[in-house]
Amino acid sequence: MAFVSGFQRLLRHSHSHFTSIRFNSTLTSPKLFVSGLSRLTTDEKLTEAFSPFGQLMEAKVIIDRASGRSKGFAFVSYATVEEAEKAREGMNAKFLDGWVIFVDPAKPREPRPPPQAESQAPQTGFTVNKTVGWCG
DNA sequence: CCTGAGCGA
Repeated sequence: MAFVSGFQRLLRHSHSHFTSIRFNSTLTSPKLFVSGLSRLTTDEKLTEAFSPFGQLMEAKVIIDRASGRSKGFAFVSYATVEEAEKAREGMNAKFLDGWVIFVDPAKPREPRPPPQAESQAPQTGFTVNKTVGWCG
């Protein structure tokens, strides 16, 4: 059952994945998004599968806190981009616990605020007091 | 218990 679903996913996503690997084989971040996991796959199993490719900084299966079960995807990050590259080449579209997993670059979790906020220092009450002093 | 596109308990 699980194998059939894995193959269906593999066929569905084969276009975008294999073409993106062929034409864009360079990662910009050592963070990887792993999807297609078995719901039984844990951090331990993920670490076992991804540790041969480099120094793991993080290998975390995302757990749904309502059910306490895996959501079926995970985040894996390495010390360097090169290691993440090897892991992606070595683990993408491979079997893990009976499911075909997909390894892609991860998006940044928090949208970064534009760096214009740093240029203007947040002066609060003192600015108002100076202005009042100018009046008197 | 079961589930199958996706981007963080």
